[in-house]
Amino acid sequence: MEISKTYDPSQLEKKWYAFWSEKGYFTPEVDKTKQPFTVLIPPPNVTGILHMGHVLNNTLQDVIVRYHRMCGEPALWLPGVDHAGIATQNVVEKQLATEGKNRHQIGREELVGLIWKWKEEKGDRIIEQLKQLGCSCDWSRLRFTMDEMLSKAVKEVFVSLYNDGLIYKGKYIINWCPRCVTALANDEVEHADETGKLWHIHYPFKDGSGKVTIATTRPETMLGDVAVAVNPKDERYTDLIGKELVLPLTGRTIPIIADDYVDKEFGTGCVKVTPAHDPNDFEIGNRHNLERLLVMDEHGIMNENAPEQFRGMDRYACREKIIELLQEQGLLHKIDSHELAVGHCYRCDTVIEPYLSDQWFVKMKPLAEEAIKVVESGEVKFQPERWTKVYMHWMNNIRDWCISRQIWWGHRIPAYYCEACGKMEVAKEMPETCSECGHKAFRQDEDVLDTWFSSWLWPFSTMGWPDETEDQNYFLPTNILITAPEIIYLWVARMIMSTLHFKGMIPFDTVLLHGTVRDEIGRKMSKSLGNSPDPIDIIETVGADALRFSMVFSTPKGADVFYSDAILETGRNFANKIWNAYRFIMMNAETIPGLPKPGELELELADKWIYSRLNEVTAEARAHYENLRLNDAAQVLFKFIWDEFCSWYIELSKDRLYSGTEGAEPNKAQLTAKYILLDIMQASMRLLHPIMPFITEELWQGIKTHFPMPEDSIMIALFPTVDSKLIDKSIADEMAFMQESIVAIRNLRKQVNLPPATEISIHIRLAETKQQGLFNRYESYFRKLAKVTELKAEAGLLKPPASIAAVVRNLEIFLPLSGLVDLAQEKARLTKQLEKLEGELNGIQRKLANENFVNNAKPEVVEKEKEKLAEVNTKVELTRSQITDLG
RNA sequence: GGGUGAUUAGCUCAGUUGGUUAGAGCACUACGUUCACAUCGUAGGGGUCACAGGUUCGAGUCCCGUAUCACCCA
Repeated sequence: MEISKTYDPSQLEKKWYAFWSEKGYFTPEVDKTKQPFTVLIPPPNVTGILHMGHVLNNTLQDVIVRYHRMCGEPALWLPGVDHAGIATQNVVEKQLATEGKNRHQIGREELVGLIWKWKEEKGDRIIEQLKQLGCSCDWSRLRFTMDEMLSKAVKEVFVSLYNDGLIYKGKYIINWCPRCVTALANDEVEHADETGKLWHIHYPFKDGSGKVTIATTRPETMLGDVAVAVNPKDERYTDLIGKELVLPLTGRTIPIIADDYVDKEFGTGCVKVTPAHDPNDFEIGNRHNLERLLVMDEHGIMNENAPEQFRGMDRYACREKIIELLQEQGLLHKIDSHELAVGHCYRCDTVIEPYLSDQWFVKMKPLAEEAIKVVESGEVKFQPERWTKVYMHWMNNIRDWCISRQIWWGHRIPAYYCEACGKMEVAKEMPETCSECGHKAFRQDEDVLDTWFSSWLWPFSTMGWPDETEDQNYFLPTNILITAPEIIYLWVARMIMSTLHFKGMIPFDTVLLHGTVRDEIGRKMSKSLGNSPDPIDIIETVGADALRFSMVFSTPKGADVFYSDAILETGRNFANKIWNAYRFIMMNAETIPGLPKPGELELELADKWIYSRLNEVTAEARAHYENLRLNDAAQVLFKFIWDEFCSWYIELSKDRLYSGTEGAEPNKAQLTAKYILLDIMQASMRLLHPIMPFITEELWQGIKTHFPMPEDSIMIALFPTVDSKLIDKSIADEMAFMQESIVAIRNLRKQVNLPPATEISIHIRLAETKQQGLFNRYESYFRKLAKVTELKAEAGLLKPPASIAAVVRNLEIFLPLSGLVDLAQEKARLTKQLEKLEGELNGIQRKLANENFVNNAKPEVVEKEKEKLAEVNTKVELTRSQITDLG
């Protein structure tokens, strides 16, 4: 079989994904005797296309789910998408606009129909992309927040909370997007620091006795002013409280009132009060019983409450006009520049307008209480832990949640108004008869619910609630939620509240918050900046495995990732490295027929060492996967496979693989090497599978043709377990001794610029007789890895003339040179080494001379220092004598 | 204005309870295409761990302050 020289993921990934899918591996088997492992996907937006944030989020989830599945737990990764009210409606409305139509022309029913059609046609794009990434979700359980099952849960919850007095309708100032023509929740508003202006405007007294000057950042709202407020403690203005002002441009009379809210230091200390257009003013208005004068309509256009000359003007046009007129009238005092945070719609970036309207709210305080307790008690844990504070802070200052949206796509609020008497009934279905007047016609509330009002039910609505289902009994509470910190409030906290309230249990016990994917210069990746690469392009060029590995490798737990093409190379190169190790192993496995039984193996140092390392690495990898330190898992496996298995073990196996005679039966050494190569490789693939699912499956299946394994797929193969009997410290130490010696020889070669192919002889002055056996036995290692064709290792050996030297532990290694040694250069090199060693020695001696250290430090630490002292001392002495020898 | 976090090699970052003279990837230097891999190999250079104090026998790690930056909330 020909194996290509470089790894080509393109066909391979599709093939294996289809294989897993056909075999049904994504769907867990419910086994009551086993603890399941469940993860809920943070549902991507149905209009969404995969971006780097999704890649990170879903890779982490898949790694964890695959790990647990390989540990034999029934693993469910429950997938789904949300209906993204505003975003989805926008997409279809834009389409309509290209046909010159708007939603009002076609009506609610038709628009909703069009959106469903769009969803059926285009809505599974992100799902397909998640599959390309390798996500092992149970697609047979794919959910959508607008599905009948989930809609049923939404209605049930709304009615139940309403009946409990936890949902109410009221007039409030809310964040309003005049472009989307809907209310936005606080968290849907993004604040951006901007340099705006602070206009200082004179408001004259009614009695003509002068004026006060107010400062505002939004002069157009003055048309809705109903008062001017000052701080009661502000001595400048105490006398003015109660006086009346003429509101410029309107001729209306407004009073000066006193309110603690006013900051004496800000602006002039006089604040215009516009209850219908500012949340703080709304509060002031409530305290002083002021009128709420709404001067804009829902599109941000000045309405009939504004003086005639402004009606029909856009809010910004109106602002300009007002400034112009004030200037003409000499009422504009001055304009300062002013830094302020401006709220923008998170969907369309339009500047939001605080706006007075009828909205529906959820009372959050009662729900928050339990949700605070479960985090305080540690039943629900945030990782990294610092996010707990963020959660607590929000929960302790929680405000009511505005859940109504003035759009058409979403769950329509189940409130019905009697056509005759207007009586409101909240019910799952439209009532038949009005309880008040007996009339039989109702109209449903026009508003729909915030999309989060369906996602906050995600843990149980996706499992069939309010019906009793087996899934709820088996899979709830789930194990871990993996998401971004931005949605702790929006989603995580609310899921905890809803699940406690409706199911009486926590939704998950661990919340892993990961960082943001940024570009090379630290900017958040975003569509508007255009700084985000398309993950699908990446997958098509280097493969999903390389992308996944690179992301995991460079994303420490909870930290941001700085993505650049450079980090991608790590994964791509690693995939290629593994591929070639496999290629090498397979080429030999094919030419050496037969496979010994484990008992027939003839193990030598390198073999015992690699098994010892494999088991240590297995223990480490398990711990890292368990502790969600996935970058450490990636790091450990990368180093083991590349630096130990490939760089040392494979190299050392070659002598044995090539030790056979042509035509003859393979010898034991050959068979042993073959067996171990296959075995270590297959185990490595299992260890790595959660991170790089595709290539590991491909290679594992290939290995299986020579090395029988019971499972049909690596995906459901057992994750390696640790055999601690095979972890052998003395073997590790002997091997390390060989490696250090080989590295020292390579270093000597490099000192005199010997080409890698040049063969050399090496003389080693041993310090202990027991070293003799080791060096004689593994002479071949030196031949293979340092091109040493003659190795003389003896105690009391004399330094060859014209040679350069190195010290390893208590040995001296000499490389005889055919020509003259550059004495000066050699002396300089050794002196540099000596200085370093002496520095180290001093440090240790100082420590050990310090009584406080010896008395206070842990005994094992002191012991370690003593051992080090002896070691370094030997090295120092040997190096010194080598310098002396140079004369 | 309040809160949270960051500051370690040229770049991007690890460094879990304080205990080797601080590690990785990329970049860099030198040599190299012998039959797994140049998406490679071997060897190497490179850091007063932001600054200033403190606790401790011992601080990148704990505490206080300063500076710069980032994010969240108002």
